[in-house]
Amino acid sequence: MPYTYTHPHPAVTTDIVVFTVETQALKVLLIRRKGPPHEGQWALPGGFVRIDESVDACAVRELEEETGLKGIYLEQLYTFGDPDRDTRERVISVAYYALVPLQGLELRSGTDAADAAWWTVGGLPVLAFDHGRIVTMARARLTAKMEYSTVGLLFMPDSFTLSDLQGLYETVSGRPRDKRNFRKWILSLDVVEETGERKAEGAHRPAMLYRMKTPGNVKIIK
Amino acid sequence: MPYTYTHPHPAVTTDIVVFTVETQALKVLLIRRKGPPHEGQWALPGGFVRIDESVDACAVRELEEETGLKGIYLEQLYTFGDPDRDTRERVISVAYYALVPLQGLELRSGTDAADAAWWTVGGLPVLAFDHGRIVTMARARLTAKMEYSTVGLLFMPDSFTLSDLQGLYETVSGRPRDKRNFRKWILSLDVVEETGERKAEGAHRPAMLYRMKTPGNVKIIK
DNA sequence: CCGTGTTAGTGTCAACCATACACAAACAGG
DNA sequence: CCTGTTTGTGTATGGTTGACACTAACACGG
Repeated sequence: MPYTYTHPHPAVTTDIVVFTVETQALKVLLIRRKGPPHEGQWALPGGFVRIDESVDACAVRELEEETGLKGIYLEQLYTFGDPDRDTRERVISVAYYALVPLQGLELRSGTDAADAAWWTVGGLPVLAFDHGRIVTMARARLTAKMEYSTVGLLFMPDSFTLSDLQGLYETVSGRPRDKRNFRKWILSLDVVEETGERKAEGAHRPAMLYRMKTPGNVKIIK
Repeated sequence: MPYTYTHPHPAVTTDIVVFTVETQALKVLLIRRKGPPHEGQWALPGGFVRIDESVDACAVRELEEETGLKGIYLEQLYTFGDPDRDTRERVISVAYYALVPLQGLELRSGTDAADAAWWTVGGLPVLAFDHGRIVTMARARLTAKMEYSTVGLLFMPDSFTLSDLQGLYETVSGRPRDKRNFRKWILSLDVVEETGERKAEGAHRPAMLYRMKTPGNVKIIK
């Protein structure tokens, strides 16, 4: 069933930069392309916007379809609209980025493990289309947002230690942080609270466990 | 000549929030719609993305076509993609915002004066489509950016006094500023320089004129 | 059971930055 | 030459940020 217009229309997709932090490294989810163009190359998860769904809803749906992840923090990043982004037809991509916590790492069971993988940013392969550019911009936005909001907490599992949290901030934003100053800072923001439990691991003093006061909520600082 | 696709495609437009500052007020350029839908209502300037031009280029072109303004600061704002934004067909809008200096206020000679006008933000009429939402977001972005960059300078004519500049900052970001502190601050940023000329107007001490060191350049602060 | 190694947890002081604040200088006009 | 008006300038204070070192709690091995 063909669809006909009096003027040419572009196709519109969403592409999603899914970030997580694992083993002291910021990682991005990539999918190996199964068809042309760029067959076999790594690309961002994403897909075409359906005619009756909002662009936001498309991003949510694609994220779930390709990764099985639901209820994840998702924010629009930027729209990429160069006419030759895609060789098949004119495609405009609305890019989003998502942050998933350490614990929700299970990828969609349906997908072959070889076709979806977490890559450390900084060691990325050449990506399909202009997806390299998209990742670069997403990374810049994320590091900027780490400085003036509490997005960093979204990478954390339900409960965590302040040392874990400090480690996360250091790996994502690069910058090392002083232990005492970091703790003063994060506690003064009034966004985490003690769970009352301790995490005993290894031959040393056990650490207090914390949780977000309002899970999923992002606070803008200053 | 019809254009046919195997899947339905949305139309894509750009809409532009053009800001200026005039007589102590932040203003937005609005155009009265000449055809349905929302005929006669006020709306943002903008139009459909052509199939062979980039989305950025479309914004530049529309800005020039509808206002005659060229070489203006223009930045992508956000993409609005709700399925029922437009009653005619599915339309996704990539919104931009632009800042024009006081001196370049001449609107396109072709346009009837009654059909294009500067409106003070805060006193806007009900706008067509979701353009009200777009303006709100643009305003938020602008005030935020005033705090951590030198975008404010883009509203200034080629030469200006520091008092003028302070007045501009006060009207755009609301917040009043201390005269001495403002001058210390702006001078420490190293973005303006004295022209050597003075502006004598009225029965009082003439003010030193300044200009941007690198016109059109926006510096990120801190 | 005691010593060792390892991470958790805590306060103070100095440097820097942001803010508040008042008066002389330069001009036009009467 | 007096008045009214806007320009232009420095200092002191309070708050914020950043540097810095030792004790607490535990597991393990001897």
